[in-house]
Amino acid sequence: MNLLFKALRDPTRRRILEMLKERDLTAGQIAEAFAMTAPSISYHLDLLKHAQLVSARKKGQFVTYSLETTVLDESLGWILDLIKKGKKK
Amino acid sequence: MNLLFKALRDPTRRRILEMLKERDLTAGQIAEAFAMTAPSISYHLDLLKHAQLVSARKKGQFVTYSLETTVLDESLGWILDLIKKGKKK
DNA sequence: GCTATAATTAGATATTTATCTAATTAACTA
DNA sequence: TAGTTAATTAGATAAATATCTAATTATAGC
Repeated sequence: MNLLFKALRDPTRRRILEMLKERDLTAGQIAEAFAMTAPSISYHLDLLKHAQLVSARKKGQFVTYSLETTVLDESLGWILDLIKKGKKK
Repeated sequence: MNLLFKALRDPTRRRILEMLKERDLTAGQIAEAFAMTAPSISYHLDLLKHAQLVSARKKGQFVTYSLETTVLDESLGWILDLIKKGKKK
């Protein structure tokens, strides 16, 4: 939960997730989309991976990243709970 | 969106929101629940207020905080979108 | 085996964040 | 009005974060 919200806190990482929603991408393809060096993107990808928001698989010299949504259910539940439950007065 | 996720990133602030889900509380009551000084809690409350996750009203010397859920819809939509939309292959 | 390419790791650094103590502001109360 | 209480603001600081450059690792192709 902590790792998850930590990962979602950064705009670059949120943008990466949005990109991966459309299609799987290699680290290089992701890096191209940002005005930022490859190591910086690598850092963000690692953080997303730790939060289990993305998975990575290596094919040759390329590493392809995919969005993983399972862990998002948790945050969704947490937020929904906050919204839906009426005050106990 | 940025302020919102920033606010949700911290465990103390998330706990405060959970507490306010149950009932409105004064700054002092909130501070009591944490092993942290009142100024620190004040800092967190200010951040939550900026993110529009709480509202505050003053009554005498006391300031009572309430949960505000409207802004959460935005984050909910963002997360749902990520979860539900299938890849465009 | 050498050279090029993709990606990550290591190390440095500026900025942001969360926390504290001390000081201030505002309101109540004797 | 002097003292007390609730809360915030100011200022300092340690730790976390995001970024960079340089170095390394792994694979591909000649």
